[in-house]
Amino acid sequence: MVHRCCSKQKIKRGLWSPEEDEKLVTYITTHGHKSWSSLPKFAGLQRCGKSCRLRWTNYLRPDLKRGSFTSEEEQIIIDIHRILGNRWAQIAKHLPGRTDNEVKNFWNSCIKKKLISQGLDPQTHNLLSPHKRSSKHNNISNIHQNSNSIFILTSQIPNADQTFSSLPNTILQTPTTVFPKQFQTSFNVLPNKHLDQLCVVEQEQPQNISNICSNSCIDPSNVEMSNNTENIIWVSRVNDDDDFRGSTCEGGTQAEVHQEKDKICEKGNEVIDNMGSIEMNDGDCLENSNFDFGLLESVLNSEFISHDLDYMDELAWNF
DNA sequence: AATCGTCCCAACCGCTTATGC
DNA sequence: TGCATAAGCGGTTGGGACGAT
Repeated sequence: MVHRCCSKQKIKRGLWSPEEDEKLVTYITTHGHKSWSSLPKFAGLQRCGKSCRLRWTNYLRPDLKRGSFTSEEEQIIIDIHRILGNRWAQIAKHLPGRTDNEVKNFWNSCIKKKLISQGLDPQTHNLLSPHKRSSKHNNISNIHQNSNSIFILTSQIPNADQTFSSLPNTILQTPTTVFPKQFQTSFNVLPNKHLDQLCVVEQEQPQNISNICSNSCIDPSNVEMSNNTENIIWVSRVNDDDDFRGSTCEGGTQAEVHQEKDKICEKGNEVIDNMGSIEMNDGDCLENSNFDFGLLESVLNSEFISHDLDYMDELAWNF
């Protein structure tokens, strides 16, 4: 197909020569790129405008980061892909210096294979083998076997409503990223490497935990409830073998991001410490709770879990 | 050394969305 | 409002690099 912008020109295709690169860079640094369609003519290039634009954005732009992806970048891609799917341009926005094309290629050549080798469906991020999904005999650890982080689910965060109410219905309804609607104004999801418990705080509904264990086969001895509020449940420890992997957010250095995360984690710990907890026996305090652990399981299985609130907010608002 | 197969990535294709008139 | 054009985007392809045989 010949692009409309260059249908009347004799255009060259294929790999760019160093001379062509130089012409393009020289022209753009001098004149900018207001109109890609007319740029080749003025720059003395026998390329179509579209080809020039792609060459510039994917390869010649001075702010591009060259070289292989870091493990941190890889984790960011996986995390965002879990939420957004193949929206490479959106994903690339969270990786300064990387292009959508680069992210896409990296995904197709490396990450995809890695996930498959780990037994994960690269599209859904769920386990490939169907029998693993029988929740009746899973415990939290099994459900969460592919997650390396400790998480706190809490609604004690300002603007939590905004965060989740802004998620589009498509996300809420997509099986691969199941995020129960009941949660959208109730919870925020934060990582917490300091906690050795998964903490679920529900704001509005009194707890009715009677169905929790039966529905999700969670060991009741691993469930604790705070003694001064009816709306907190602690769930058993999840894997914390690996270091928490950071993510970036625009406008802040990695150090600042980590600092912010630590603050949030500390805040979460304080809230929990202040609330205290009481031990629960099998079927004891659970009886009066209506908290739906099936929903929790959905969240965990969907692994719709972000690495910090700013990051989540940013994602949510950027849809 | 030659051939083959695989991997990776730059570039292309074609559809969608944005913009200007 | 409707049309034409430009730009954005995701999927796909082609070919060079490289390792295995």
